[in-house]
Amino acid sequence: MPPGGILMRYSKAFIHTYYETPKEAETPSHVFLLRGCYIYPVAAGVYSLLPLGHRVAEKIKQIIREEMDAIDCLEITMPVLNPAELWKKTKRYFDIGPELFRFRDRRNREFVLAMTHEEVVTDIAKQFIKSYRDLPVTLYQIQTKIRDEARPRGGLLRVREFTMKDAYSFHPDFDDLDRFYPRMFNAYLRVFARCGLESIPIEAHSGIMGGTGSHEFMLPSEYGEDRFVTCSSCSYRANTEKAVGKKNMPQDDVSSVPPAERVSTPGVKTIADLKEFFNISSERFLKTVAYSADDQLVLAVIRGDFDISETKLATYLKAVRLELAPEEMLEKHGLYGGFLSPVGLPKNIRVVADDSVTAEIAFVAGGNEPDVHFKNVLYGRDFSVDEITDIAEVRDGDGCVQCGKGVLKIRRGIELGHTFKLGTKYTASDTMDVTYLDSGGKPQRVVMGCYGIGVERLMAAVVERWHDEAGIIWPITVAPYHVVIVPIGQKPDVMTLAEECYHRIGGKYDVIIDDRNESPGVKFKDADLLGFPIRVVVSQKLLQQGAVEIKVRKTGEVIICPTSELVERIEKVENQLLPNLTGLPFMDE
RNA sequence: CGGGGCGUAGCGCAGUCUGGUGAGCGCACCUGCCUUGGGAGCAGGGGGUCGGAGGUUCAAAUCCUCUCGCCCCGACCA
Repeated sequence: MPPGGILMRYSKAFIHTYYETPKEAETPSHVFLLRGCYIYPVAAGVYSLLPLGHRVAEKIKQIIREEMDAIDCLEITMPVLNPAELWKKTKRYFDIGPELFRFRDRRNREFVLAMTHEEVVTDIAKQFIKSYRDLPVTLYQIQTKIRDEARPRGGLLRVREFTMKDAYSFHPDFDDLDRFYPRMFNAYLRVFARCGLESIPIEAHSGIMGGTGSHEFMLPSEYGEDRFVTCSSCSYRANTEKAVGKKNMPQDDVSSVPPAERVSTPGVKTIADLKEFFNISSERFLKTVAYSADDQLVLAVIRGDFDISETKLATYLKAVRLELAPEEMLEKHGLYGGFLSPVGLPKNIRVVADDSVTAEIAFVAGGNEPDVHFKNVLYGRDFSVDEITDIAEVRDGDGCVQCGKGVLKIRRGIELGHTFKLGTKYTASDTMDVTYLDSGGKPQRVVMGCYGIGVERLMAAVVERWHDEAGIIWPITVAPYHVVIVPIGQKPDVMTLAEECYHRIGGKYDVIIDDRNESPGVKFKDADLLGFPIRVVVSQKLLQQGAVEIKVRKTGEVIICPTSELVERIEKVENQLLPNLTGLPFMDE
């Protein structure tokens, strides 16, 4: 705890709590942050942070700063307003959809509002990093990010304007990045732990960021919008966008399967229809879906008991845009929706199959003409596919590929942070082209990593993790005030003692004194709602015993403490409330 | 972008179906008195273009059309 806290009077603190839940709010963090006057909505997915919310955000930022500085990162500030030119260089101007705000200035020049800062920071690196002596270096900022999200939700959980800590590391080579990455990874674990959260690092999909490896740090929560799997017996943890499940491979006696046979199936199109029509289980069908990948037709084939992961497919195809193929595209290639199939397909059509289709069983597949299917279709005999990979959506209960014994469970979580090994995506010659001279005087390409934490989302996540029916339970490290002093009644001797306590504690802690002329119930309810970790009550009754009461919000523990020992007792409570940093799943540095 | 829900005082709501009473209730807010261990009491008071525009009607919060905003589910998503 930093020495010297601040003093605040409730009557001057701009706190206007609501007794009732605003109807727009559903998730606990949204409800309590609104009710506690921490935030105020401005537009969908756009919030003001009011004084209490601002204080919490600042405390989170300070923790982040300390951890970044501790691993030799340097803080900078980059602009939100970016020339489109820079974003065209890296092609992200074209690759990113409508979530990137684009507009023109008065001279008709194109600008964007930065959703991240790879372009700007890489431009800085290009200007100043000339020699191997300049490397490695990591720059970071805590800055506004703007994204026109399709659907903001859950209060602060997903918004369109927010504060992000984004760090960018520059390295002479991949080995150096690999050496640095665990330091950042571990710093992230410490940041979240210091904010009172036990995060679960998982293997993540790199998405449009590109790169060679990445982790997301998840807080399990039913209100989280990410899904990830955890293995019941090993350390495998991965986002469902990337997770691979072990597929069961049923087997028939292939030699006894009769030749493929044409079957008339008028109007039978879906797997559900087919199951009913043929009366066999879904794993015996081949599901074929037509996609338009950057305007090129691609057929994706998977066994009927799986679903296609469009994220995996897009990653495999390196496609920027992947959508279901429009009807006209099918017609152009002489294909029929509902009866698509890898069997008897014209050679010029690209097909990607999930490895589940190589099971040695008799399949039912589409006929590539209306109202026709084939049965007794065998992989290798009746059809084959050149491109076979994993494009299956992982399922709850799938086996673990890493250990081979465990079972994968799908969980929901809030993404607290994301670390990427970017590689040379932004330094390559066809993008920003950033090189340096090595000790032999030879030009080498700079290798990058990038690392983000959403500050407001982290604040909301803390509330999701730490609340009860009455309100927020701030971890002491991020609480807007550590201690609230509640005098009961307005009697002069009570007020005098309360003021005395206020000034004594205030030398070390952030303290707020509830100086309102309100009934005790009102003050207690507000203190609980607002979530101050330590409450000190001063009353006539206690005063006569020469005591005050300390109540711990988190545990409910009540300590009647001699007035003279107040500071010592609070220090003791504080020590119990400080987060524990041992036992985190650190990566070897 | 698809599906659903909601817009009446700062917050929560009733009134809308079936048009017509002076737009109401609770909380919050202001003034005074009083009170103080879990959302006190009494008295007085301020606050509304009923989301907006158009239409129907003698008459619209209420019926019709359009529109804007917000929330939830999904798609999408560093």
